[in-house]
Amino acid sequence: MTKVRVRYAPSPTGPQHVGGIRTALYNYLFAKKLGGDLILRIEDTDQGRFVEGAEEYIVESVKWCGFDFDEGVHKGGKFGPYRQSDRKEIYVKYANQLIDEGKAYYAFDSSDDLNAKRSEAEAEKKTFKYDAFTRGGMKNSLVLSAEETKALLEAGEAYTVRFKMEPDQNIVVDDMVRGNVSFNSSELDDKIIFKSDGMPTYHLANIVDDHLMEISHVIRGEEWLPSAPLHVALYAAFEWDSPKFAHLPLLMKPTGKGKLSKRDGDIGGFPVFPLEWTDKASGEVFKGYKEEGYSPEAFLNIMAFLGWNPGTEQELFSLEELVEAFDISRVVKSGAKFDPDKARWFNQQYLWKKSDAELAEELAEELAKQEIVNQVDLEKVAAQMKERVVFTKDIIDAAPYFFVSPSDFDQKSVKKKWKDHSAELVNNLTALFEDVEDFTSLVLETKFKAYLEENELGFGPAMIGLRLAITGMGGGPSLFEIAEILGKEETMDRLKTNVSKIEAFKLELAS
RNA sequence: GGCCCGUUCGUCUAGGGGUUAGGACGCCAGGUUUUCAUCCUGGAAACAGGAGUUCGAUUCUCCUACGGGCUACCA
Repeated sequence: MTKVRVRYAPSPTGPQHVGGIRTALYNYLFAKKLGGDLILRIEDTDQGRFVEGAEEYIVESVKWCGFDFDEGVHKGGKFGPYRQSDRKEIYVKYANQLIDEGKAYYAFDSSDDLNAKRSEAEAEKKTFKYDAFTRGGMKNSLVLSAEETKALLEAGEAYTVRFKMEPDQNIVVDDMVRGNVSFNSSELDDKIIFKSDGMPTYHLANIVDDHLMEISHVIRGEEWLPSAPLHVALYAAFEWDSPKFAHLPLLMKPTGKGKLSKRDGDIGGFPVFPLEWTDKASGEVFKGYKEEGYSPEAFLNIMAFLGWNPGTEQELFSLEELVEAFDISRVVKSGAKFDPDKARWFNQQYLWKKSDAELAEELAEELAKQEIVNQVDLEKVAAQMKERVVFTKDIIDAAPYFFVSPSDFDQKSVKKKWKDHSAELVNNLTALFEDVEDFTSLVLETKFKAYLEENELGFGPAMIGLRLAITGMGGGPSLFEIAEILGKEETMDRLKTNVSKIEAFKLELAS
């Protein structure tokens, strides 16, 4: 069996959205599962749409996800160059071969001519198609004499090269996820394979490169399925073996209709890009999963499961496990809508797998970013908070009291739980804690419980007052743990100063 | 319009001629918990519709509907 070689071949027209990343991922998984290579090829044959930085963005995104290409524009390889704009002469050669063999022809029709034909057809509620039935009425080398054609060419007349699609043929695309898909070639038109600007179109460049780069399998989005018969016909015209195809289901907008597109930038509160991207022209910033706080492992897992599943109940997969489990025949056929809730759940699963030290490091970075001064043991904070957050940065919002004394207090709790005797109770407990030398969760809790028992008081009601005074909030991790993390000085300080604030707030609420 | 692809809980999906149609997310209820979260238990929730084939169709076939893609000198 020949070596498995697959490629991811994006067009550098902007940042790759999640659909593109998923395509790259599936290519990678497919290749690695079979011991093959993944190639990155840049399809920049449309010079007008080239966007600065798009190429680098792809490489960076994939690297962030934790994998890489084996060959490509960023690292070279035996089959280079890997940028189509650097391969111009190659395409000219192959286009000429097809012309010489009578399988393609020069077309001199101007855009205006073509548009006129189209509107003419439209008036009759038809669609103009440049094909076996109409090409005879157009201005091309099939109609013109050899001398006329030569004269036009020598005069520098603009021309394109069209592939001569033979009618009445059944073209079958053997697709690894969809099975055989057949097309009647009479439905197809004579596609332009070489543009008047001296560049090939996608179709020519794509199959020439796939052949020259010895690509064994073409795994791409479903939007390419309609042009697959053209590609099959092109391979046949060159008498080359066609690679095997797999057309992946599209990723759909989570709300509304249609496939996910770059313009969706940040639809329904979730990003469609792996990494943040700033559009240089408009200055518009598109959010990225990385910047939103997703871990690469979670993101990768999410991508893998949009359109594929292992057939078991396991949902959490590392990259290595994905390689092991991946099977292209298990790719689903229908388009998938992205579920932000499920994405959050995935991230949470990976967050829980992280050690407290790891989380503490991330938390420190986040605090620095937000310019928050920290004086506590972040590992302990992470240990207490990890089960209540989805993203590391959530810890700061969920428990600001670890970093700053509360300035306001949870209205609902104060209203419902702060009673007339609460202030006195908290003050008594404050006095009690004043004597504690070894200010640990265990000691504090023991003291607290003993006090309650002595005075025949309930655990809950007493606790809420303390919690309000120390954290300002109605919920959170064990209060004694919080006190230990904060330390005696800070805890006592809050207990002493915040009771009167709560009292004042309570009064304010009553009026 | 034409061609092509698709359609199982709200979402991602498993399954496949005879199943109580399974799981996950989310949602709801109960339990645990000082609170919140976690955790545990339970619950609601789906085979687009119609014909046909068959003893039997969610599964196979056809039609319809709906969704999607393509229909450029864009990829």
